[in-house]
Amino acid sequence: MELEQLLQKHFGYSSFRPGQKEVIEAILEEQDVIALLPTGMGKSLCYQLPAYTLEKPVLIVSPLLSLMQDQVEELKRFGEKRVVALNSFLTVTEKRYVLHYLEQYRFIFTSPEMLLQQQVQEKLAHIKLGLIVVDEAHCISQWGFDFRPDYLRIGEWFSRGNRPPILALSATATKKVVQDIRETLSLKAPFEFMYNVDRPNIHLGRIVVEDKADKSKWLMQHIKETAGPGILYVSSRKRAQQYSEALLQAGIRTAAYHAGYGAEDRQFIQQQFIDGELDWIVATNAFGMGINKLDIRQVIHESMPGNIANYMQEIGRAGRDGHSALAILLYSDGDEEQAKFVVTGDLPTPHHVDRYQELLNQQIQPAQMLKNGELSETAFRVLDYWIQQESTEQVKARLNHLALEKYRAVDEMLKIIQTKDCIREHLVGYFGQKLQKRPENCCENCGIHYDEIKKTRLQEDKKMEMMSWVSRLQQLLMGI
DNA sequence: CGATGCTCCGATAACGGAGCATCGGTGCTTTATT
Repeated sequence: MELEQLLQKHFGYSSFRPGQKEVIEAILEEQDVIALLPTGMGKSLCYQLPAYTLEKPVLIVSPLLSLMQDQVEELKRFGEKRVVALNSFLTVTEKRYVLHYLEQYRFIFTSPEMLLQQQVQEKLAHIKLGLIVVDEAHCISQWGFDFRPDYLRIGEWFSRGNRPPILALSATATKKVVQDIRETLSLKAPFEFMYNVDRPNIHLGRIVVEDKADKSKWLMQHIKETAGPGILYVSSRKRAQQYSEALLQAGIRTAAYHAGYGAEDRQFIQQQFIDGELDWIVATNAFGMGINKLDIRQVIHESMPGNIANYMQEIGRAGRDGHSALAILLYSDGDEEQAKFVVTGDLPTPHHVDRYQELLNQQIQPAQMLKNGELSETAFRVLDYWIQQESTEQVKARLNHLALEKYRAVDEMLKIIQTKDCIREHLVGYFGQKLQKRPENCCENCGIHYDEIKKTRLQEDKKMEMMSWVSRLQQLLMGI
């Protein structure tokens, strides 16, 4: 059957979006693929469709439990029953059942951590998979080295023996991120599809102020005067709370979002935002992955992100409907120092490395260090991973190198902020692409007519309100 | 690094401020206690 017919049959679409067909054809020719497609451009179809011709299970490695649940639900909506999320939401009994019948599923979603469990590995050794998908593959680079080392371990596992083709999916990836993906997963001459990273409808603002107090003054006024929905990214949980309280008091429908909340609260807040019951979310970088809200009009950074890849991911959540959207980054002198501290604050130190080795030598469980509160759980896991790989001296050198790399990434971000040339051109260039054309209201340096944008946006907003009024009335009248 | 919070001091009551301490982002899994 032709691919187009399959598309029609299983998903009801009549034609492919840019990139989808090329990616799918490469997969069916058993080629590894790195596909960088903006969210909302049908990334998931790139593996969903092949699943129906392969007749072997497709394994999807996903970074977040909530993301897995969403994908499973989506597939079930399309009528697919042979789909499962193999993760810690399952009870012991359910898990045993799922593992026992694993090859019966068409789609198996799982986390890197679960994938590496021995019982899962043993089962997978006896199954022929049709395709392995690494969803949100930038997580390998973003998290693997110093946060979730299992992202590196899945790479080691893939490099052993026979394996089906691998499809790495992400919305945006810098040259370095792509290289990390390629190397970590040991991809063999992958077909790389890279959609244009530029988002011409997002105006790139940058406001330089004196200090924190000025930031807060500017922000409060700006948010009061302009329309949402919007995301305000801040650098700490505490600040998220403070801003959301201040905005609430100013009569703006706002909620804070960060990893300090439980999964249920986070789900609830996210849903309220998506449903239009909240105008602003004040969040740490915990917010955003997997949310697909089309009409986000603004993304504001109260302080700079740790690297350009994150910045791009975060502003990329604005204006997915194609309408004009505003990304504003606030900067005051010295912000980069705080950013540098945050991105390296949780790395193990040379002292930790020595202590770990010392305890090993004395045949004491190094996990002892956790009980004493000598280092965080994250730092311990990272240390634990690296020390199994190489000598203590190598680990020290590696951690040092990692910190320097992270400093450099902050400096690269700073350059984007401080440039006097076109910000968009710099940004796009960082992803190895050439800017085709500078749009209207391109960036702070090319010139943004803020007043105009504010005016038109507010008018649009009123129009929308009128619309919903009219349709509401109609509904009421129809009801009678 | 820098913002914020806490303690303590003087001096005879309350409270401002110096000085020191603490904290700062991302998520999976799973186990032993309440």
